[in-house]
Amino acid sequence: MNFNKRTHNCGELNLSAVGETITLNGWVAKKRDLGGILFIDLRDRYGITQLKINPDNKNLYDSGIKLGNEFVISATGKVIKRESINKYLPTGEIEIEVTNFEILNESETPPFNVEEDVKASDDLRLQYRYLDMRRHTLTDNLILRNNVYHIVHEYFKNFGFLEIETPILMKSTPEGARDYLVPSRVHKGKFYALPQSPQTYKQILMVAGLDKYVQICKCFRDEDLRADRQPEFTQIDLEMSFVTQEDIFQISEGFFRQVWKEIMNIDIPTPFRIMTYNDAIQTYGSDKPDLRIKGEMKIHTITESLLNSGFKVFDDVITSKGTIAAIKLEKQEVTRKSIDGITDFVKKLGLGGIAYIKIAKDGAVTSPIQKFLGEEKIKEIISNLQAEPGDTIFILSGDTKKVYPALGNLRLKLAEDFKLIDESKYEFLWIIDFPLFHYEEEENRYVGEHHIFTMPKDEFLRLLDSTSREEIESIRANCYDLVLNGTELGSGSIRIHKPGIQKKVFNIIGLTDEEAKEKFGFLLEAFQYGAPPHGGVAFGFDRLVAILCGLKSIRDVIAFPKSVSASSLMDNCPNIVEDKQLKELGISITKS
RNA sequence: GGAGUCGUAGUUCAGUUUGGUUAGAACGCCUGACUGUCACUCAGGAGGUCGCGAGUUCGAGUCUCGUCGAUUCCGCCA
Repeated sequence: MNFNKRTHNCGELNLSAVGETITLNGWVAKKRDLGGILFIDLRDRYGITQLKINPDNKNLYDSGIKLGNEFVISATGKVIKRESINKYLPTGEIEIEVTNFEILNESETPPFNVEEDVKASDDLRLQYRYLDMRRHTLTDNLILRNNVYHIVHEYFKNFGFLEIETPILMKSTPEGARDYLVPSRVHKGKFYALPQSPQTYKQILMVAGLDKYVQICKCFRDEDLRADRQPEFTQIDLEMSFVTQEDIFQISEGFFRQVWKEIMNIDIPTPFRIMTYNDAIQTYGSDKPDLRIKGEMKIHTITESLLNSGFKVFDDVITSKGTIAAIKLEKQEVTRKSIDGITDFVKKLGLGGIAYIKIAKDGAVTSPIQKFLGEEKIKEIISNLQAEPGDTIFILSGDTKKVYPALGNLRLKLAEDFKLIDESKYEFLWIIDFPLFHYEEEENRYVGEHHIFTMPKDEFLRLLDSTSREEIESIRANCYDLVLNGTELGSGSIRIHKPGIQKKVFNIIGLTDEEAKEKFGFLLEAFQYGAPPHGGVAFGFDRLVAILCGLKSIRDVIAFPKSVSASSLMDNCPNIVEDKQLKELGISITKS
């Protein structure tokens, strides 16, 4: 098809081009027909330029008014200075006096208006994703994403990293998330799995001596979705040999420095803060604390000062080795209604209820537990938390494993309800010293807290032979999470590189030697041929880009995201397949 | 797997509390008028399986149950 090709794009023309004859290709974004004069906003990825059609040319005008939104046209004309400029448009000082145009393609009336402030619902936008992506807000996200790709390639290349592709069809492994399975035609009844991460491959690359590996890779996990979780997502995956945790931190921090410098023009301070897992839980009730909250709202453990308080609820908690802890909300109007809301909130988290101490502006103290604890204890708590008039203290008591996370959640809720989050901040934080295992009551066994290739810290190695639950759960791992503004942005560890240690870990999680050999034999075998000490980390690419775009959901930084039930609404997948295909695979569908 | 919210014109919503005449508005679409708009303006018009299926009722957009889809949270996500 022959057509007049563009000489410029729709975002670049300005006063300096006045007088030139140019051609633009693009989509009709908006038509304004004033009867004697016709204005058309022409849109492409780069911007919008106004076309003007005069009625002097009757034929041109008559065909111009027939244009509909989203028609694709090629328009040729002269760049002229506008009579009335539009200061909101980069091209707002000029317009194109059209001498001729051709329709390259017509468009049906779109199901929703393509406009920046889109009004259509999420599912409609997903169904017509190609229309949604004509909006600059979405295009800009994808452009920013592309810029981050380039920083990854460039930054890691400069440090001698090799980008190496790893297989998408791999072996299904136990542990961790549910695998997406792919049936094999050649080997009927056998299955590949899509990678949850290229974990074993990158470790094998280290054994091979490739030394520094990085990859922007797709990962797949068949678990339920959230706003920041898709069934397929992208990671920046890296691994290095002959390194310690500090080396991984350094290379990672440099990367984020460069991203923030190039994308946001912000110098983020390095090194990042480091906090142990235990501190994070006990101080913020979370292993991914948001440090942007005004006044910090740290959790204070007050179990000690409430020994023998005489208040049955607290005494019982202390007898059963539970925890009493509190947070302080500074200088906020706390109403009866908001206390009720908070009570409902903690009940949903499995706590019986919440106690509070409210200090009025005049210093008067109200608390439903004052009559049980007495004035002295209340004063002690107030001074413990350094609370002042106008503040409110919330106190939770119960099972230690519930109290801290509940207070952590309450902290986030209060921060949101009372708008205490400083959105301008970027608070990076490493969390270290995670437990290596935790006991899964339902399955009656230990499971890896991070993943099962994580090296225990040296001083805990001897406990791998222990049979005591307390000792095994006390083992700390050489692993680390990167947290940014309350989001887990990445996770990594120094890996086990000795087959003996790896076997012990497999045994603790309940894999027999035979099963370990069957599932991970190749890795154990590789470790027998001179595996170097190695470690790495993987960062959530979608989450990173979402944060840079100021978005909470990762959906709008992905060109073709899935809905919350893991469907693609545009192409209607997943879907049934031909019987013939199933037959070839030896698969029959059972009715549940 | 569990809980919440939502589903009405092409789109975004109102109407559902308390069942009752012909289901409304805005944007979009169609027709006409208009020579400096940029949310153009003005006049007129078309457009509805109230997600789907049962039930209650003389009567259901409205009440009940089921189901499908979207979305948020819990479980889950090494």
